[in-house]
Amino acid sequence: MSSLPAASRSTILEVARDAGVSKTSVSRYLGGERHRLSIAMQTRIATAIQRLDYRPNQMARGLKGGRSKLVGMLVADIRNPFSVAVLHAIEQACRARGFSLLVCNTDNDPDQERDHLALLASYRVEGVVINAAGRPSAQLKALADQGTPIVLLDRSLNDVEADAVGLDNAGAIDMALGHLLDRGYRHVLYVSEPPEGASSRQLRLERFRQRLAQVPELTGETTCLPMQRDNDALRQTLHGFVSGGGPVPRAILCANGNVTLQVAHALNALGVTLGETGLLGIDELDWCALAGPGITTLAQPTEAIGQATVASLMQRLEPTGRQAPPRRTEYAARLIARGSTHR
Amino acid sequence: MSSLPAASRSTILEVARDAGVSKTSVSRYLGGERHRLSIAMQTRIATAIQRLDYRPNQMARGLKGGRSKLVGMLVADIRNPFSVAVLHAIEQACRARGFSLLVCNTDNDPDQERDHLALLASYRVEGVVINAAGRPSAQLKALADQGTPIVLLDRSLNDVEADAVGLDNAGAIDMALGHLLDRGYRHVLYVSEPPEGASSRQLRLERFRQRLAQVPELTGETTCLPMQRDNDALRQTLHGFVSGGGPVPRAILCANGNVTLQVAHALNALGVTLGETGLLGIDELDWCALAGPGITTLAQPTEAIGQATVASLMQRLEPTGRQAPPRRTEYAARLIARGSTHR
DNA sequence: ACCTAGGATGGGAACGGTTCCATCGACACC
DNA sequence: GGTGTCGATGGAACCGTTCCCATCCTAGGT
Repeated sequence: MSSLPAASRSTILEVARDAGVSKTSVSRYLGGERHRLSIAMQTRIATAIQRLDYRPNQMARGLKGGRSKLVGMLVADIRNPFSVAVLHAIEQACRARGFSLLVCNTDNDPDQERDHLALLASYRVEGVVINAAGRPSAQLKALADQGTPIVLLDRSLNDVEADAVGLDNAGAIDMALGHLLDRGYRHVLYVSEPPEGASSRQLRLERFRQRLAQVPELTGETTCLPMQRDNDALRQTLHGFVSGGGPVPRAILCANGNVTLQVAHALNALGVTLGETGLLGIDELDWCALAGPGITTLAQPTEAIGQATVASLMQRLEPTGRQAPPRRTEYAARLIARGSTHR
Repeated sequence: MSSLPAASRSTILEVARDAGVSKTSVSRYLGGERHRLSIAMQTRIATAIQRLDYRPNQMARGLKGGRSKLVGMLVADIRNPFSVAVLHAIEQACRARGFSLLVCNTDNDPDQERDHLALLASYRVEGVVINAAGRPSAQLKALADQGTPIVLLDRSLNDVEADAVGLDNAGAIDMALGHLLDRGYRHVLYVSEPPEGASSRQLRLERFRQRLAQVPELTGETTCLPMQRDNDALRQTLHGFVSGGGPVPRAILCANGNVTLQVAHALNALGVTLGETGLLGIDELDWCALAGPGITTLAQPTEAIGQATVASLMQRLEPTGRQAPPRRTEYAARLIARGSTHR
């Protein structure tokens, strides 16, 4: 039974004793107030820290000053490459500023969202980035009242005051339709996941309908379907669309990356030739160049979105930025033309 | 200047006062010792908690008992769909057991890995899942000595004693080569990322070479290249391989999903017909059915891997399981045959 | 009726930091 | 030379929990 006493981590007090100083001084040394300490003391503390391999306990730190150095992030779907790309940028940006990211995946489930939000609160995160699945206004309001800055990512919530960062959705739809018209397509099917609870989906859908009404040479339809794999409903809809109509060139516009994937699967199963039937997807994916003649996409600037998100958050964390009115940051999409929109 | 006093979160003491009991009792109520309290007290506490919307401060909790209820996870590459799938399963499993997951992405950078490991330690995580990029033996050893259970995911580290979970790599290579031989391919190019620092890559490569020596009707080559986009070196290698040789059917075996993606891009650029030249990739990806005639893959059981990982961790967290010898859990791959291995 | 076992409850120390405030020289200024 | 100031340092309270231990009350045994 010679179990080592599990050499528990050393504390600031042990460091202080080892260096022959008070723990206040060690705390100052660590807290970026070194200029207030004599050189001699600094070196003694540094030595002691090194010798004991001391690492401050963030839990204890968070307790007193409320500085947990934690940012919480709620992701609606961690398996969505777009979300991951943004998450990646956000994590980098947080780390660069000395924050860690507590990531929670909600699987688009409002219940999980509520739970996770409560969880983040209990870890006293200093800020929250939320890619909302539902309308967690109560929890969010509680957090906001408590003074925690919140940034809405990609999806807005109109019943909560907070900064928002995302794509210029209307602009993206315009860009997509502009490109399709350029390429000679005149009848467009817009395919989306159900837009309830995801503002960006709503905005895109709305804009699509609006343009349909505004642009005379353009006709179209919309369909909203949940996107699982082996989607019979989708296959039938697409079959109807592709085989219907006369000589007017037809194209499909996919509202996001997940839709693009499922539509590509369905079209593949139907034996549709891409290009002849146009296909354009919002969100760039790794493999879009590989499917048939390549799928034309609208890439979102994920890096910029992530950085802007963290920048917003950090600004709110400053004492000066707290009270500023909510701000929405929008980025333009970038068109990547490929064979799927070449007749 | 009518700023609300930022209704700071209520504390256990406030709840106690509101309910007219001591904080000890409230603590007991929350800590799963309700059976020790009278019914009357239980209801009073419950009411107070509800009224004040009380939520225990996990920071303070973690401080006293050392129960942070946090599990740390180091991911070598968050943008790898395989990692994300496993991460997803792990998060679910942790949550089901009342733990939260602190995810750190290391971008395959040993420096970031070291930093992040130290970070996790400072949050007093109760366990660590690590998909190692380098050989962080020092930090890992420190953690282990401190009594923190560790599980190695996908990649082992032979200089550290810990449980490991991953694919049966040798079996997967055997399965892949068996399939390729079945389909009549006789000369195989094995493409991998540089195997240094990733044991699974080493094992697969080694096994491939071994089989080459063992199986008379099989010949082959290996190449290890870093996989960025627009990979000229890769394109040239593949060009040489595809155009070289005589009538012997040739196939390419990709060591992981990332390689599959880059190889598919390169072959696409070269105008190679899949099937004629065989292609088989380890790791199933969303789009593998869509590229040309479909790419044959070996799927890893990500869900099972994630669950086994957390199961291992939780077992170590039990007082009884601490001392058990390290255990390695391996899962078999599942073949998904598609057109890329059909001549 | 007395003693006691045991259940219900509360008081207070401890966890590992941060931070306010006090102390103590040394130095400069008048 | 007194004294005000400033830099360097330490003491101790506090953050929100958990948990050990003390206290009180009631019921059961003799």
